[in-house]
Amino acid sequence: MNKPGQQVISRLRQMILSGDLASGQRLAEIPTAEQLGVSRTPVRIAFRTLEQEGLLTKLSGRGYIVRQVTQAEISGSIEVRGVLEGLAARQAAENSLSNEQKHELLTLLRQGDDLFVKGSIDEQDLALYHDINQRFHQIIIEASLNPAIAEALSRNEHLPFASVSALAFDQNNLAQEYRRFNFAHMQHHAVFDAITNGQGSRAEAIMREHANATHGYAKTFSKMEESGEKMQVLNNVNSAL
Amino acid sequence: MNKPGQQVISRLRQMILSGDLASGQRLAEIPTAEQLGVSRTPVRIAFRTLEQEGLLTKLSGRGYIVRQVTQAEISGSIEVRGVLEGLAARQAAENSLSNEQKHELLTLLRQGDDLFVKGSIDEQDLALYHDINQRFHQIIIEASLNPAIAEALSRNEHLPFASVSALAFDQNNLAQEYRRFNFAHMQHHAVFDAITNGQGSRAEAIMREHANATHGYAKTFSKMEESGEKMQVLNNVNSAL
DNA sequence: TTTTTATTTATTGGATCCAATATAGATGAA
DNA sequence: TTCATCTATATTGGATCCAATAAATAAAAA
Repeated sequence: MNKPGQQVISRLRQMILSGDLASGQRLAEIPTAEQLGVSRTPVRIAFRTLEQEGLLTKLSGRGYIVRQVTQAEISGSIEVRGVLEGLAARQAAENSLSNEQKHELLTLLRQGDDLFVKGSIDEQDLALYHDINQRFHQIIIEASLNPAIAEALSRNEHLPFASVSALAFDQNNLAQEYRRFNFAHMQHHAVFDAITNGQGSRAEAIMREHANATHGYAKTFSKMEESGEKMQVLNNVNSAL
Repeated sequence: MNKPGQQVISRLRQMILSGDLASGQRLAEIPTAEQLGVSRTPVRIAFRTLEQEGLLTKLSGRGYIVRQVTQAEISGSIEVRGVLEGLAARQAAENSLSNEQKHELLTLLRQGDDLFVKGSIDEQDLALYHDINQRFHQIIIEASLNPAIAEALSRNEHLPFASVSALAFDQNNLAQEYRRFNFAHMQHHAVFDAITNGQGSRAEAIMREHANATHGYAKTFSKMEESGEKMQVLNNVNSAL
């Protein structure tokens, strides 16, 4: 099913998002093609695609570099995510959820409850909650019945910083992360409550606030990148925490 | 300055946005390349670029078609534009405008005032107001100091329906259009007032409402497209009316 | 020593060839 | 007549060649 050309794009995207290709690193067509074992053609297309996704920056005549982002850009991107996911929550409330959607969201909320009754959190819990979180947001975006939201998010979603800010966590401070994730889970409950009660404005406000909760990580991420450190990252996500 | 490859993309984009290539029309690489007088390579890249911009839809094994959009998609896209431009207005208010920005916005508002004291409108006025409007929105987006907003908008902005809905007007009902544009102009005044007074929330609310004013055109556009008609279009714009 | 200019080199962009693939049409059997 | 299968054709995807271009470097003049 997977076409080789798409694989080149995916592989490069993965290498960027995972940090294997550091921010600012230069990429030329010929060495990249040799490294991936393909010709220049698919690499050329991949570079252009990734440039459009905002992962690469073109240097005229000297190939591409992995896009470098400032802390201000990270924060701005989080704000954009906030209004888009807020709109999704509003429209989901206005359209009402299907029974299946309502049921799956309830199941996800219950799984989260089980996680947080323990009073502490480890890396495995984080990975699990990451999946729960991702699915929770995905359902609401789908329930908005507005494909333009997903389209607009898909741009942000691929940005390395957005990805990182959404799923990064400080493994040296699990107690703090427990509080953060627990609070996020309570916000999920509140969003669900607002949506199922048809309170579009309230759902929008809570969801926007929820997305903005990752702002602190923009700062942390920038600092770590300056010092060459890498944040702990679970994998790629498509939604704010 | 213009590279030939970029020209192929621009030309195709223009043909789509102007309606020369009708919605749903099929495009293959070889005929398109011959028609444009280039080889398949730049056309291939252009097709992929335009697909990512949302202008083309890929048919596996049979090339591309000019993307077809439903009325619901148009409305959804207007909502997305609304929250993004609303966010821009809020952040512009929070950051405060530069003196240059404030001055240019005032000049634009005054030009609009001059237009609407006449009490009626013709096509030339519409073209002029279109430019004023576009620049007005552009300045606010710049003043937000949030490049992610422009990035997110640039996706929507290229969609044929978004473009049409933003700048279309009914040339058979100029009296109605006069009222609509006049009201939009008053909203511009209100947005400017809120921004310069540092009222971020108010600026956001007005701007969002302002963007949503184009909703009626989604319906009109869909109807006209069904019947094969083309709406009167000034040229491409990058902002809501 | 500094600045300008010329030359080399690295790198992308376009054209074309060949291979892979999917669709459409034709042919045959039920 | 209808369905399945096979074949032919249209079309994209990848590889490679050549040309254009921009950057880096070397050389020469001020």
